Amino acid sequence: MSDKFKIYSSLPELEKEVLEFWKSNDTFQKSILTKEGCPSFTFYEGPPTANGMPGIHHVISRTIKDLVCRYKTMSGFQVFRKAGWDTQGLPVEIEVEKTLGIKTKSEIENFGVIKFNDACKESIFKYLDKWKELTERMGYWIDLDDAYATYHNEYIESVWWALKNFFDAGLIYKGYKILPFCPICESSLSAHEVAQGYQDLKDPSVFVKFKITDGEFVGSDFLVWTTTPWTLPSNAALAVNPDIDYVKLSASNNENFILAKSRLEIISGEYKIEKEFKGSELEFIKYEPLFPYFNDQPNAFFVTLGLFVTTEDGTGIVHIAPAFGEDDYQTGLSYNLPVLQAVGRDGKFIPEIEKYSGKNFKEADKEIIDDLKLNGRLYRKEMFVHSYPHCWRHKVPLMYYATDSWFIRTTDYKDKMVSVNKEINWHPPEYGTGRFGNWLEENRDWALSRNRFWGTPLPIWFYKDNDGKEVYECIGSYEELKRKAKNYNEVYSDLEEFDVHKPFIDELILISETGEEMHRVEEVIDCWFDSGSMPFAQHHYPFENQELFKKSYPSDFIAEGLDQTRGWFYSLHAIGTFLFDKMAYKNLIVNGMILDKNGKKMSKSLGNAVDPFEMITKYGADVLRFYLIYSSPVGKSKLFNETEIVEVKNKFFDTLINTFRFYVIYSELTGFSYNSKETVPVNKRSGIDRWILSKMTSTEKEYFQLMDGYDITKASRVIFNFTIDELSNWYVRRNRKRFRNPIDDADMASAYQTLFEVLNRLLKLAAPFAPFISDKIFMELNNNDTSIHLSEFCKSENYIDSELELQMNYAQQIVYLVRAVRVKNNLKTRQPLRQIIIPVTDKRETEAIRKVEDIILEEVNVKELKIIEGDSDIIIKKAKPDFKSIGPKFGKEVKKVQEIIRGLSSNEISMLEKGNEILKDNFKITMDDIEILTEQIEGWIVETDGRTTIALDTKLDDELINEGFVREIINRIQTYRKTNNFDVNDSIDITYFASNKLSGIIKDHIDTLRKELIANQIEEGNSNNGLPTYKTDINGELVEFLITKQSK
RNA sequence: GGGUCAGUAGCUCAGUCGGUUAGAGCGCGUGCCUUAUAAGCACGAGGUGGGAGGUUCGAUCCCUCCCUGACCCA
Repeated sequence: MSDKFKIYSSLPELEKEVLEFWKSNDTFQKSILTKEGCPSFTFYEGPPTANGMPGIHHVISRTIKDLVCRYKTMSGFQVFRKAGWDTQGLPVEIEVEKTLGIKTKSEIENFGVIKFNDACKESIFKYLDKWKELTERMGYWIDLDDAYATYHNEYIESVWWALKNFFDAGLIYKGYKILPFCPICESSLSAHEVAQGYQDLKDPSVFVKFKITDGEFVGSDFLVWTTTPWTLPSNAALAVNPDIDYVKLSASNNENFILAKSRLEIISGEYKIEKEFKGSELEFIKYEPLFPYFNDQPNAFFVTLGLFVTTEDGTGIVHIAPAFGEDDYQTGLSYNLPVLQAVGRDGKFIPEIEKYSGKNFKEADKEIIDDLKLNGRLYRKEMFVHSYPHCWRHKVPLMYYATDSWFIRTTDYKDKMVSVNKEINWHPPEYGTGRFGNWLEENRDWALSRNRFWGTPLPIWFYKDNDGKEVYECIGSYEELKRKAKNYNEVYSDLEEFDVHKPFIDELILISETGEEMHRVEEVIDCWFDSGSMPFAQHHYPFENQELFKKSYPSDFIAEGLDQTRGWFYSLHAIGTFLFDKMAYKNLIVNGMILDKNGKKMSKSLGNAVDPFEMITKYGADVLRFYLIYSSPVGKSKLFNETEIVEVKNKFFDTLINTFRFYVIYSELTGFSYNSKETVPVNKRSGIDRWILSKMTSTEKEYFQLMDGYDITKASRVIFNFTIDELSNWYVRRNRKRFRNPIDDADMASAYQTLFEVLNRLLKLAAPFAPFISDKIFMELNNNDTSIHLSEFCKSENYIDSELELQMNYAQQIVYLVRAVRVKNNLKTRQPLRQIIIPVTDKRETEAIRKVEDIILEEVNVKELKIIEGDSDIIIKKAKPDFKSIGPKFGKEVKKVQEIIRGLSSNEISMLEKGNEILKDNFKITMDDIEILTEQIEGWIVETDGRTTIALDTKLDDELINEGFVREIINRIQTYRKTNNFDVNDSIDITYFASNKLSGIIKDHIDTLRKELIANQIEEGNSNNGLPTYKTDINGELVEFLITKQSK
């Protein structure tokens, strides 16, 4: 064997070789350029947030992207693949804060925004290198040299253009958003930050009385529960659930309360229920505010309705402070309530709230409760401990706080988003209808702005009109910016080039259309808007590349992880639907999260994170890629397990390589080389050749169907199974002799050509999944250096011969059954047997089996195959009910009919077969109702798998026994040759020392033995001359062999 | 707290548009085949199909509730 197989023992090494080949031959570029003029398939790269190291979960989505693009390329499409990087936003800032040791916004300002943003830019590049390394090494073909990056000026200009479109449509407005807010940072925190800061906190829980001032309930109090007394001075309304039952009751001390009926347990002492009603009846009832500070508010201090109100704790009546809670704020919006803020951004009560002015919000709790008690407004007070979010930097409790924020009114075109979504092909589909669909149905306006530094500046400038009202203008291009700016040259004179980021942009003063000076609002935008703009911003549309963009929107395909549902999938959809009235992507594959092998989330702190570089170094990218797609459906969470990677390698990859190795070894040995001009026509090839070609074609057909339906896991399993079961374990194994010792040249050519063609076609199917090894083998096999990724799939179906596939199916089934009988009767396969009997129901079956008779007999080592068609005395038939037929027909009587059918005698079944029906106990049973089985044959050992039955003649005679001995001897000596590393073609001399019986058998079969063992001489010996012999026991007979290799 | 998905053998997964006897692989035990294979085959052990109800002649599959896990949102 030549040395060229050495490389196959280390796939990671082999892959590096292939990488080099791709690089020096520009294979990737060629795969696109050679498709000029072909239909295009558009792919969008979801830009990874370049603020951290790539993880194993990135490998799965990038594998999906890559394999679909390679598949489409090989299907005849031109597939451009532009890389992209998400480079702005809070994640980047946090990473930089960590390295700089900075914690607050004011610290950043002191440090200098210019320097800070520079640091952000640098930090991106630090990680980009790692990303590029992974991308290349894993075989993800994407154009890294022409990548878009969201911080580029051109990119941002396109984003501005989009924002201006929204602005001009009146969909951008300034409002409030309730966010977890740290009073020391004076900044809202991201969900990620909040999640790491939960701590137990002991808080008061108070029941407060609100005095009713109008309607039939005057003289009663609403009983209200809250755990944040400090929000009570900011109270604007109360809320009840319209569907819940409430009661009015009279208690001791002449007090009357209203609360939810199911919360009566909180009332201490005697009480009497006076009236019962639904919450909806309380709407708009007015009450007296607890504190005097906002008394003059015109539209406040009444009862509202809200489905979020529950009766799990409290009183079923909640206090609403729109500035300090999400539900509260939403209620405020629908009832047009004022946003009262008794507490400022610094967490302290504002001066207007004289009594508590300057006090920290949490510390004021106690005083507020004392005052309520003093004023007779407190019903009861308790303390309780709960988990409450704290600032992870400052360890202080957060407040949910209404913050000024810019919004996009996405709710304005929600219906459009919903209907457009229905046109999108989600894989798996339930994420599209469920998770994403529901999210769209409950759409809220997009909170667009962030009070941060490293991001796309919100291009809105304003001045104040005579009434002090802010008037806004949105800038949609740099040309417009320059034109309207008063001091453009001054601001940018010191800079080598234009930089649209803070702080420079904030220094620009613009002149409004009315001639006023305008300043920019200070916010930057949500980086999800950046990435959602990539369809046009990556091409600097509409400022450039108009045609290119129009051709590439919408994309045919995207793929990302499940966590992007409300991230990128949404931002693409929300922006695309509005700007272009169309979906942004037609097909997408969503992959589930990767968990550790115990189903736990991977994280650095738990130490269970998998390093993708390590996995690739260890197993190679192909194996890792294949494993990630193959082992479980990509949409589900995947439990990452290395033992399964090994399994994929051992079974699929080793088998594939070995099949190829087999081809090479024996074609070299027999001197065969493939020549497409001299192939044997398929119809002249042997049955089993035509069978594997048919099977190959059926497999391709299934594969194309699955791939076109984006069912990549099933497609990978189809390749896997074909390779092992059909090609290696059946075709190659069954045909070894034809390759090794061909009957004639034509047969040899037929076999080699078939294997050559099947390998080529199989490699193509595998190429998108395992691009390295498939390319390597492909080029070696074809003895050239044309990459497999520049080839196209073979789409011809004329090889399919379903009759042939059916026949082979019979053969395989019968073989398995005979083996089962052998095992059960302790008859090893090397012992030849006389006869198999197979009962069949019709001629067609007989003919099918006859065609594969030789294969069956050879596989199971039996001399003869007898088929019994139709009736015979020795066959005993059984009938099995077919419930699909008798179920609807007999309904409740099914059980009786079932028993009748099972009890039918062999004779009755024959009658039924002839007459097509039989009447028994008044039930008319037809052929459709039963399945006929042969479970017994008189006097024979029988095995059945339900459809097929075989009977095996297990009687042995001397002839059979002797032949068994011969096969044993062959087996022993071949094993000896193998373990002693004899070459396949080495011829040997054998001297044996055996009993008379064995010696006789050897002599009788000396020709067979010579041929099978490539033995020159086989002689009985007298003395071994002290040489080492191979001693073995064959069925109880001791024998010694002296085996010597003949010198060549 | 809400939404989505999932729960099938020790582990990883199939399957079933409702048909009575639920399948593979890995692992375990016993054999077998084989000079291409770290592969393959057979047999065996291993399952109250997360739990409880309901619909039905019949439920792993459909419905309701509950439990557990993952993700997203609050």
